[in-house]
Amino acid sequence: MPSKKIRNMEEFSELSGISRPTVSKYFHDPNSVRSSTRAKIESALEQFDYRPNIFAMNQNRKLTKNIGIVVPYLADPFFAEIARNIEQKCIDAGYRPTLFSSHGDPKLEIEILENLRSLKPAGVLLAPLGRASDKAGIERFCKHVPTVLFDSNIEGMGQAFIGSDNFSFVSQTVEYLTRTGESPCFFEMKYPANPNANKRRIAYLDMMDRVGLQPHVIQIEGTGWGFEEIGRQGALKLLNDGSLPTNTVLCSNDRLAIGFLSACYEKNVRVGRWPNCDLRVASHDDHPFSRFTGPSLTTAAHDYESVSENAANTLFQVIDSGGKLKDRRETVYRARLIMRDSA
Amino acid sequence: MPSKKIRNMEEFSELSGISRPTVSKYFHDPNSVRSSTRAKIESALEQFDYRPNIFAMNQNRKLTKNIGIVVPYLADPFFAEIARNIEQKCIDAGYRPTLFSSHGDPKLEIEILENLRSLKPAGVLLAPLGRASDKAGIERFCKHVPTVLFDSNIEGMGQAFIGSDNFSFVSQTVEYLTRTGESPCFFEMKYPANPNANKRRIAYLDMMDRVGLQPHVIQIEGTGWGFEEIGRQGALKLLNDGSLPTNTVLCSNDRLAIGFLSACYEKNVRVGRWPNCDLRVASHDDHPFSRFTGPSLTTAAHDYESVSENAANTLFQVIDSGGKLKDRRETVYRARLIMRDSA
DNA sequence: TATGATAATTTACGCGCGTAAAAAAATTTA
DNA sequence: TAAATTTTTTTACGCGCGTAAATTATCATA
Repeated sequence: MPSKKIRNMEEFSELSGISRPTVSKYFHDPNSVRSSTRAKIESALEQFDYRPNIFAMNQNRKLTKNIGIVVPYLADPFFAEIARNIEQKCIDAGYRPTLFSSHGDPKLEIEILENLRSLKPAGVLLAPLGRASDKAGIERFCKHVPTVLFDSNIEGMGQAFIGSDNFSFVSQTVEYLTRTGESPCFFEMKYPANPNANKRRIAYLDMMDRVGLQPHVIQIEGTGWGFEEIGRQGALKLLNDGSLPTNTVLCSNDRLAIGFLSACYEKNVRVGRWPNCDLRVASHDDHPFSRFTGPSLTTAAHDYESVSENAANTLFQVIDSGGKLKDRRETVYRARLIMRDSA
Repeated sequence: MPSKKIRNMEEFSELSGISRPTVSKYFHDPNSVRSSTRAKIESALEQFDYRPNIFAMNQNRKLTKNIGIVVPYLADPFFAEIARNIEQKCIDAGYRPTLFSSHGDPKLEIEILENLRSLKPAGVLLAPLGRASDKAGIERFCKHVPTVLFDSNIEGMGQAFIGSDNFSFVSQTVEYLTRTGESPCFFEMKYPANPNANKRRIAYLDMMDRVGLQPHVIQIEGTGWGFEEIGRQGALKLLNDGSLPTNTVLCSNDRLAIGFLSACYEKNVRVGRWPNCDLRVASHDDHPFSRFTGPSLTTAAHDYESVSENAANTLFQVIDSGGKLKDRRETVYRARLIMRDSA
């Protein structure tokens, strides 16, 4: 069991009885060698616990097995969750994922990508900051590294985009809200960090138009990624002014809604879907915390699993086909309405 | 500006007019060369945009500039935040941090550490899972790689531990609660994942003893890292049974408290520090979301900044002194009481 | 300006593995 | 069983850089 320490592939190949080039081939792709030799190598592997030197390996390989996963803001559990999903899928496919967060900073986003290049990644899964992103910088990066975007789309960038169908989020929440009470106003940031926000506003306007109702879009001040606080401040202002146009608020995303609910609590505004309540609040994303707000948040959930699976698989395809796809592919998944207590 | 592509350090050294070994030395530590040559290299660097090949670099160096940061559960924004802090400090010090999450799984924790070894890291900053951790596995790892623990201590493991003083958390919350109302019962998981929980219970018992009050420890069922849901279920049970011994609840940590508050909201139990309230709830950690709960959560805050700074600096020291410290160092920082509306 | 100390250059080798080419062996097919 | 095919082995080189040793150049000090 302890057995002497193995220094390199040379030594290991001797112990396994297989020549070094073949062993090397095995580590590149276990299926590329005859099953009998594969068995020999793997039995030796169990016996001697050798792992090829990563640095020496990647130095000469044109393509490493590294995959970069870049999310805009890891302190948002939504991204932490989806990153975990994707990470696992990469590992299962035999890649070595590394996780990065842009922390809401476009400069850092580009810096991460540039650093990533020196890791010679086989591919990158990128959830861009969105509006704030340095698009030229990202485009430059995408020229050199196979990249699949997820969560936020940037027109034409990368080999594919996988995300959620914003219209499907908003259509479901709007329909539900109008069906069960007063029509909703739309609560969002004036300058949203994320491009999905714009699509959601448009979807809201579209839906209200369809059902022939008057739309009200409320755009609040505030920049950055502290959405909860921004939502809270925006809500406090509205509640103090008494300037809410309807008794139903549809927030662009859950983090704003969490802030909104916090303000309501403070101002003693009863939120919920019951008759004795002052206000209904709904939202989009099904943030991990949205079931623990007071009241629990009615929202529309991403199809996490499909998004992460498709994003990862698409990247694998891109990699396997040499880094390029015939046409850029865009896939979006429908939302699922989650009816809780807030609306 | 565009200038021809530089293939390797050889080429770059010619362009910069400095010999390759000296350039190599520069990249290892810019201060190790004369300032005049440093200037020459750096001006060439601006002109030609060359970066040494990471893999070739790390292959031969006894010590890389890699640092691993391992947290138990990245979907917890608390860890996301502290990881970000530490990450930045590593970068500032010229290291290349890589972030990993054990996702609450001891097997994964060990797997991460073992994979980490093949990156030949200069050091590792590890927030262990705690109780569930495979201690033998971690110990084995620490023998080979300079490791500093943070957040959760495991007796004797690693070169140092930097965390928070659990007694200081509990003493402040207990003192505040007893000073302003009924004495608190202590709400925690029966089998907490994190060793800090035990220290907090002991501190609670100690404090109650000091002030001569009857302690009540409530231990709820549930395992894993879904603390909010566990806290919620535990609270629902208590509220349904009407078995709360006092009108003041001190939760072991904020995530349990978030679940607790959510249950209170659902059961129409008014939580807060005002006379018309049924219950007071306080907690520990100052979780990023604790200011947005309904009501906002009275809690005790970690000294994030000091913990991350000291943890990082300690690791740098360990690395600089060849991987070992004379004696294992334990440092804990005091908490700060954050008085909000829940108690 | 000479002196010693410090830093840069020259030369050379090695790290662990990828990979190409030619030869040999094992396997499949006829 | 021979021929055709696939796989493995042998041999050899190169990747980009770390690093050691001997030499030479540069600097600070007197």
